[in-house]
Amino acid sequence: MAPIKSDLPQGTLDLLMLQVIALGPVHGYAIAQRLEQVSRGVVQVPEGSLYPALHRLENRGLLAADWKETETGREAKFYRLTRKGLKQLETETADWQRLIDAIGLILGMADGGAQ
Amino acid sequence: MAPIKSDLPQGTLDLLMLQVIALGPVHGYAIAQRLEQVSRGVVQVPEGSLYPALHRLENRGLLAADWKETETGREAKFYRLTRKGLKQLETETADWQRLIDAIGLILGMADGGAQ
DNA sequence: TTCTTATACCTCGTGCTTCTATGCATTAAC
DNA sequence: GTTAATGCATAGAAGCACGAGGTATAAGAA
Repeated sequence: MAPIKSDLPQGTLDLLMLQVIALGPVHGYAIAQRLEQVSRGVVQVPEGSLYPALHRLENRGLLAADWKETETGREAKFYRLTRKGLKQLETETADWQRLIDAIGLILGMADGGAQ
Repeated sequence: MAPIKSDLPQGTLDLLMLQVIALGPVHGYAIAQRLEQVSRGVVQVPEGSLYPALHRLENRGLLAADWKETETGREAKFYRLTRKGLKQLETETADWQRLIDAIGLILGMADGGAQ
């Protein structure tokens, strides 16, 4: 039996990562932890999704990276948002809002039940 | 006219279709129109996505279909929700709520901004 | 030293969903 | 009988998430 998994819908991962990185430079490993914490465990990002996404975003010019030392004395790649990335974040956030709004209309259209 | 980009996240199409079908038997063509109308044009489902999804859902036992005549006198395949489909709809709706809730937490966590 | 654990990075292959493009059949209008 | 709208369907390609695996460093335990 397949355990119930709440996978992230395709496309939303980029948005969430941009949001976390917008708060300040972080390295990949920390991004995943941050997402999991803030979402109270609902959003979990395995590394097999994380790093390809990071490279994808960097490749599109939305992120820039520098190697720095972490508090634990390790070298890590710290990502930060570029100007283009910030713009993308704003656009995608607006799109997301509009979309869940529309979906809300659809999901609520039936309902006698209100609530 | 700014083109409205629908680009549904993966997995949500099934949910939306289940919801529309839950309201009563409809044929595929009408499902797409209904989704577009109710979402005010935000959600657009091309036929190349629609019919495969329909078959996928039927294949999983969530939908059942009968050929009937439309008001225009044409034969069309009317889909309806099975018991299993209804259950799936409820589950997916709950999952969706939990997810956009979590994403809302993440998107709202920063906000320095203020537009 | 060596082993283990935790941190931190990365890639490949698989599978699923979606989109673009296209074709076929039927009905109504001309 | 040709055109347009309706209605169903498939094929090919592209994109994305994920699991499994690999590398390397630091710190503490044996």
